Amino acid sequence: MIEIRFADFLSSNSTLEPTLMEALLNRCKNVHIKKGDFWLRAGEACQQTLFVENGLLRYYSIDDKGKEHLLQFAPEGWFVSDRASIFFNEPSAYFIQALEDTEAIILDESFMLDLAKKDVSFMEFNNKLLHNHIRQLQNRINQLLSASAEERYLHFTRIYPDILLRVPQLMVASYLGITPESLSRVRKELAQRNHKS
Amino acid sequence: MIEIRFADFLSSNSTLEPTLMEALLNRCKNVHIKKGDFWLRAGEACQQTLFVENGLLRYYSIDDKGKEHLLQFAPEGWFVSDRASIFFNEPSAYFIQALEDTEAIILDESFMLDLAKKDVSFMEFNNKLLHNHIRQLQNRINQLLSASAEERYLHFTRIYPDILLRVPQLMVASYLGITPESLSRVRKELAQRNHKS
DNA sequence: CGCCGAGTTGAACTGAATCAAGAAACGTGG
DNA sequence: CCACGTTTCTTGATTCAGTTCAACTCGGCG
Repeated sequence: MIEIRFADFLSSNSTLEPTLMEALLNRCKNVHIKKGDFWLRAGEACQQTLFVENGLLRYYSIDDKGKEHLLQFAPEGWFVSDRASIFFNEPSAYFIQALEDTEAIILDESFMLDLAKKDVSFMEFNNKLLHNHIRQLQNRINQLLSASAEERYLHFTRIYPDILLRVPQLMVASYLGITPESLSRVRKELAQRNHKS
Repeated sequence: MIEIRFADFLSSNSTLEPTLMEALLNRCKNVHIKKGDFWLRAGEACQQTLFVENGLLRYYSIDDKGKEHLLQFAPEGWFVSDRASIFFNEPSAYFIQALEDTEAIILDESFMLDLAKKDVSFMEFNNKLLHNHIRQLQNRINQLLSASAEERYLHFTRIYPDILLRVPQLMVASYLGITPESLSRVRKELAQRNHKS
C-alpha cells in the first residue's frame, strides 16, 4: 500500500463513497520509474494517466531543431499524461521522463470511463480533473502571451517554489521558454536588485 | 429554428439518440450578439458556454500594461467560454466579444451536467468536448514555446485560412503573440520570398 | 583523480518591440 | 454617394530583450 497521496487526493477532491474508492485503489497498479527512464516517448500512443505518489516527472516535446520544450512538471500529487493521445488514440508528440526516482499510480483510461458511467460522483471527479487541466493550460497560454522572461520566472517561483529547488535550471528555462543562459542572467539581475534594497 | 450547425455537430460528434438531441435543442436558448458587443467581461463569472451558429467571436485578456492577448477565435461551429470560471465559479480574467454580428446557442452548464448524469452518451459527448479543448490548448502552448513569429503565422494560415480573411490583422498579431507591426513585416518578407521563387 | 553536466559570464548578433509618421481602408452621417 | 473621421496597415529608424557561441568554473559522481 503506497497510494497514500492518491487516497488523500480522492477524499479531498471527490465525493466518492469509501467502498468505491477502495475498489478504485485496489484496481490501480503502480509503477516505479527510475531517474532518467521514460514512461512515454513521442510517436507512441499514450495509454494511461499517471498520478505521482513520490518523485518527479517531466512532460516535454522536442522540436525539429532538436530543442526540448517542457510543458509540465509532475511532482507528488500531480497527474501526467497526453490526454489527447489517450482519448483520440493518436500517437503522442511528447515525452514523459522521470527526473527523480518516481512512484506513480497507473490510471487505466477505459476503467476510469467505466467507473464514470456507473457512478455519478466518479464522473464528477473526472470532470473536475479535466477542468483543472484546462484552467492550468489556459493560464499558461495567457502567461506566455503576456509576460516577459523575468515575469514568467517570478511567477514560476511563486507557484512552484519547491520544484525550483529540485530540478536543474536548464529545465526551468525550458519550461519558461527561454535559454539557460537567459535564465541565469534573469536570476543574476534579480539578485542584484534584491541586494540593493 | 436556427440551430442547424449545432444539430449537425451533435449528430457527427456524439452518439445521442434523436429524442435526446431534440430535448437538448429545445431546451437551449439562442442569443444574438451585435458586432462589438460583449458576452463576457473580465471580473464577471462566466455562466454559460456558447456555440457559434453564425458570426465570429474573440476570447481575450488584457494585461496590466493594457495590452490585449487573444486566446481564441470562435467562428461558426466553435465553442467559447471560460470553462474554468464556469466550473469553479470564479471571476473570469477574460473577455468574449463579437467581431461580427453573431448568432449563438447558449449551453447552460447545470443543464448539461444533468444530462450527463442521466445519459451516458451525453457524458461521452461532454468528455469529447473537454478533451478536444485540452488538445487545442496543449498544441497552442507547444507552438508558443517552439516556433518563431513567422512559423506561428504560417501555422495559423494553414489552420485558420478563413479567419485570416475575416479579422483585422492586428487581432491575428494578438493571437500570435506579436505586435501588428511585426506581423506586417513577416507578411512582407514572406510575400517577397514567394515572389522570387 | 578525472570527467562531465550544469551554471555563469562575456561579446556579438538578431528577432521582435517601440515610437513615429504617413497611406490605405472603412463606416457613418449628411 | 461623397466627405469625414477613425481604425488599420505599412514603413522606417531605433532600441531592447533574449539568443547564440564560446570560454571558463564549479560540484558531484564513477
